[in-house]
Amino acid sequence: MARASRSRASAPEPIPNCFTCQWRARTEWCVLADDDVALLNARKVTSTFGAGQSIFRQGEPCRGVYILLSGAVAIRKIDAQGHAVMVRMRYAGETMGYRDHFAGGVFTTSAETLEPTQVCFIDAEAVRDFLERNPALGLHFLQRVSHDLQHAEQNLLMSAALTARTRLAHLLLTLKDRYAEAKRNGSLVMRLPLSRQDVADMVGSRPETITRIIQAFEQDGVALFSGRTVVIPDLDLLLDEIDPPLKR
Amino acid sequence: MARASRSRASAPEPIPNCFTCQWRARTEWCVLADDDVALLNARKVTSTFGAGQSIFRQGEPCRGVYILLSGAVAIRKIDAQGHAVMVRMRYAGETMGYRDHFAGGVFTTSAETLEPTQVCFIDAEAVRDFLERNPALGLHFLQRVSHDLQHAEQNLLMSAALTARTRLAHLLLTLKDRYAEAKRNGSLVMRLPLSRQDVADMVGSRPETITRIIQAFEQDGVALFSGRTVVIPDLDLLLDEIDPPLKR
DNA sequence: CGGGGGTTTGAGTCCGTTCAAAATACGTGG
DNA sequence: CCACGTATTTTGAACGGACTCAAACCCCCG
Repeated sequence: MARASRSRASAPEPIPNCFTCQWRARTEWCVLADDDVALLNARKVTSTFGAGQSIFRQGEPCRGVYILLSGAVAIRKIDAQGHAVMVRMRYAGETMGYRDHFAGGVFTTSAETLEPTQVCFIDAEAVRDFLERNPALGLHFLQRVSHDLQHAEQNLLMSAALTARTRLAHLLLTLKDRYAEAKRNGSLVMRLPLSRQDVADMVGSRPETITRIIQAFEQDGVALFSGRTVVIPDLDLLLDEIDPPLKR
Repeated sequence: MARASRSRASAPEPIPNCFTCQWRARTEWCVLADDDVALLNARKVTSTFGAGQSIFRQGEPCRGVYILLSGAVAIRKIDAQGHAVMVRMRYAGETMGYRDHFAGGVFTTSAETLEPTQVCFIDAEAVRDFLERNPALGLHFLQRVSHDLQHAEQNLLMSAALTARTRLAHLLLTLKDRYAEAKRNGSLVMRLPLSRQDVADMVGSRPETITRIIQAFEQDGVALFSGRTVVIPDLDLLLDEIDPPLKR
C-alpha cells in the first residue's frame, strides 16, 4: 500500500518476526498469548524509513498504530500560529499513534524519523480484533495512557514553575538515558538527533535562549556542547541543576 | 468506612439510584447493561460533602474512583516547592480519580470540594469487576483518558505560546460553559467558585498578574469583575481575545 | 467593631524574547 | 576534493511581559 512505497529500497534484510522480537516482552503487547502473537506476526506490516521521513501527518485519519523496531521519531504539532513544534520523541521499542487511535481516529500530531527507523504497522481493524480477543491488552494501554497523562501534567507544572535552564537540564537527563555512553573517565557522551530548534521546542523556549543556556552550562562545567554532541563531565553537577529548581 | 465518616450529617435525603440517575447516559458508565447497573447501584457508596472539604489527598493509595452527582471539585497538585497548585476542576456528572486509579493506584493529586458536593464512590475491586464483566467500559475509559491527554498536550502548547491574558480568556470561556447565565440584555453573568490564587494557578500565573489582566479586561469591556462575579457584556469580545493569540 | 485573609496597587527587576546580523556547518554539484 | 549556496547556529542589543516584594486596601466574619 501507499505506506510501503515510502519505505526505502534496501538489500534483502531478515523479515522481523514477532516471536523473536527483542521488544516482545517489554511492550504493551506482551500480554498476547502465542496464538495472538502469531496473528500479530501475520497482520503487521513492516517498513523501513531513512532519516527525516514522514510516517504520518497531523490531520490524516489514523489507520492504525505503529511499533518502533529501531531508530527514533520526532512527534510534532502545529501550533496556533501554524508552526510545527516538536513535542516529544518516540524510541525503539515504543508504540506510537495509540493516543490518537484511541481518542478518535485523526492524527493530532505528525511523526518524522530522526534516524533510520524500522516500524511495524498494525491497522485499526487488527487492533480492534486484538482488543476483543484479549481485553487485558486494553487495560495495558489504559495504564499506559494514564501514565502519559501524569507525565504530561507534570510537564505542565514544570514549565510554569521552572526556569528554561532547569527545563533544559531535565531534557538532557531524559536524553542521557537513551543516548549517553559512559567514558572511561566517568564522563558521559551523547550525540543528539535534535536541532537547536527542536531542543528549544521541547524546552518551551527559543533557539537563541538554548544557545545562551548552553554557554552558561559550559562555563559551569555542567555540560559541554559541540554541535549536536554533548559531554557531561559530572552527572552530579547536572543533577544539581534540578535539585533547587526555584524560579525567580 | 473512614470515607463515610467524612460526609456531612444531613437530613434524610433520597438515596441516589443509578437507574434514575440523571447522568446515567452521559458518563463512561453508560455502556453498562441493566444488570450491571443493578450491581453498580448496590456497590456504590454515596456521600455528601460541604464546601471546602477534602475527598482525597495526594500520596494516599487510591481505593477506587468517584462520580460527582452534584457540585464541583478542585484538583490540586503539590509542586516542586511544596505548594498546592490547582490544576483542574471536576464538575457534576464527571468521574474522577480514574487517572491515578488506572496509572498505578496512588493519588498524584488532591481533591477538594468547591461547593457542597455529592459523590458516589466505587471501590477498586468493584471497578475491576465491572471492567471484567464489560470490556467496553475499559475502552470507554481508554478513549476518555486519550482525550484528556490531547487536552493536556494542547494546554502545554498554549502555555508556551500564549500570553497570560489569552490564557485567562481561555479559562473564562471554559468556565462560562458551566457557570454562565444569559441576561436579557445578552450579557453573561457567572459566579466563580475560585479564588484569585486558584485562577492564577490554572492560568499558570500569579494573583497580582490576574488582577492586572482583569483591569485590562474591564478597560476593554471584555469582562467585568466584582469579587468572584464576572459579567461578560459581549461574548464576541472575549472570543476575539483568543483569535489572534500571537505572543510577542 | 476589630481583626485577618484575600485582593489590589505600586515600583523595580529579571528572564526570556525579538530582531537583526555575523559566523559557522552542511550538502550539493562541479 | 574543493567551491559555493543555503541552512543552522551564534552573537549582540534592546525590549517587554510577568514576576517579586511590600504595603495599602477591602470585604467578610466573628
